[in-house]
Amino acid sequence: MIEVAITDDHVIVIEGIRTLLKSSKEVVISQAFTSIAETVGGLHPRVQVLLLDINLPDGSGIEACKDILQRFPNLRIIALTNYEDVSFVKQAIRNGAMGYLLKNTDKTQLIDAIKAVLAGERYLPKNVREMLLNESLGKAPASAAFIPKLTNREKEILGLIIKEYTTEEIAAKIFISTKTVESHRSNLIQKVGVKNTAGLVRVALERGLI
Amino acid sequence: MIEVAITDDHVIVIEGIRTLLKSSKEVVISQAFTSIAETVGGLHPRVQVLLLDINLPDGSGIEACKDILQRFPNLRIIALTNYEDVSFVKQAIRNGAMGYLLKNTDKTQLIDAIKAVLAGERYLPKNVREMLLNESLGKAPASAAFIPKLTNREKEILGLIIKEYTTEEIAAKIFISTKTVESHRSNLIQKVGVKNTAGLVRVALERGLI
DNA sequence: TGTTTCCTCAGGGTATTCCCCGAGTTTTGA
DNA sequence: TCAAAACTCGGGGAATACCCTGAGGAAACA
Repeated sequence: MIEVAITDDHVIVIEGIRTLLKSSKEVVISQAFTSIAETVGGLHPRVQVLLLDINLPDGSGIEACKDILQRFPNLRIIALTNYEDVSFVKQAIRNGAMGYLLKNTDKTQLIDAIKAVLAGERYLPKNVREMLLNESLGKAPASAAFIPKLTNREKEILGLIIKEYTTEEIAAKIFISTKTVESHRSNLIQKVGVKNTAGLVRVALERGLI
Repeated sequence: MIEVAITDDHVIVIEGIRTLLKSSKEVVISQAFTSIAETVGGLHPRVQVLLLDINLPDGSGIEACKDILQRFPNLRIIALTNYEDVSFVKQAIRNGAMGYLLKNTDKTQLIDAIKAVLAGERYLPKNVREMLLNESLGKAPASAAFIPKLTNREKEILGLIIKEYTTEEIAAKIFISTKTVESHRSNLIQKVGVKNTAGLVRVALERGLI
């Protein structure tokens, strides 16, 4: 029997999960908390998996992952949240969470996730995996077409701009006049369709123009 | 019958693929090229899918994707390569490739991929998807720690900078003085450890500070 | 109840970017 | 081979970003 704890400030969620797992012969909810402080103070060492809400009254569950894991190194944490937000997932995983579930999960998925993290595997729902993949690949195939081709010189200069070179430094580095560099900068802003260097850097990184 | 073309400078690869698909009733290799120039010049408009090698004598297949797609907007490109390199995959997809296959692929996978891209879906082998996922999840745990925490106000302003707002526009938007915005900008540059807005935007996007 | 951090704002100045104009040379490609 | 595109450079000016110093009020924290 796998002992699982849950931390969520909404009692309804706790009860929901409890009900969901009531009939399970493999998993049991042995503890429930409504805040990070409670969890850190009261978690029983026998608990193997913690379902941890992200929005808690006394702080972010994501941030708390680190601290909790420091005291309970063998614990596996599954983040539990309403938000399908890529950056949340990343942060949670980076802070040591092994899984990330949405609150509309079902019994099968919940048990699968618990078993997976207990086995040392990472567990992410399929749609979350797809979101991460999309984010990682960028949405460029369509949008890239909108950006006119940059010339080699323009790409070169754009690369240096991203590396924080000023116009003067660029000119010195590639042996051309600062006026020429200014021309290229203006053309870049024009071509890419932004209004300043910040936009230039953003679009370049987002779409991998360089 | 789906008409497929292949571009690869190794005739052996071409013949291998041809043999692999010989028995297929759905897919046929109708053209084969050994360079980008040949491909661009000779590709028949009827061809629906192009298997494109990445290393070609007259340039990179990845770069060529854009040009080829400009001339054949309805074509679907599957990159074909020996390299399991995440950045290659990303670049290929960003340049419009709909799939990325390793050369040790088998018949089933090849046909699956062709059908998928033809249906407008992206096709990546499972191990490539996993690599992307790992890369996406695992990059920042160390690097994020190097950056001092930004305050809420700083994050807010950084977000607006990335959206190309000028100091004046930011001040107007959040109802504070331009001088205050300048303070925040200076502090941001200081904290993040860069020397100008370009660096600020780059680091913010790279490490997901906002 | 202090101390620190955050947020606010200012003066005054320098550096850099951005934009307008025009124009010559070189390279590319049909 | 001829036109287009790319690369080069200039003057001059307005807008924006960046730096330094200093400082008061508010909120968070111990």
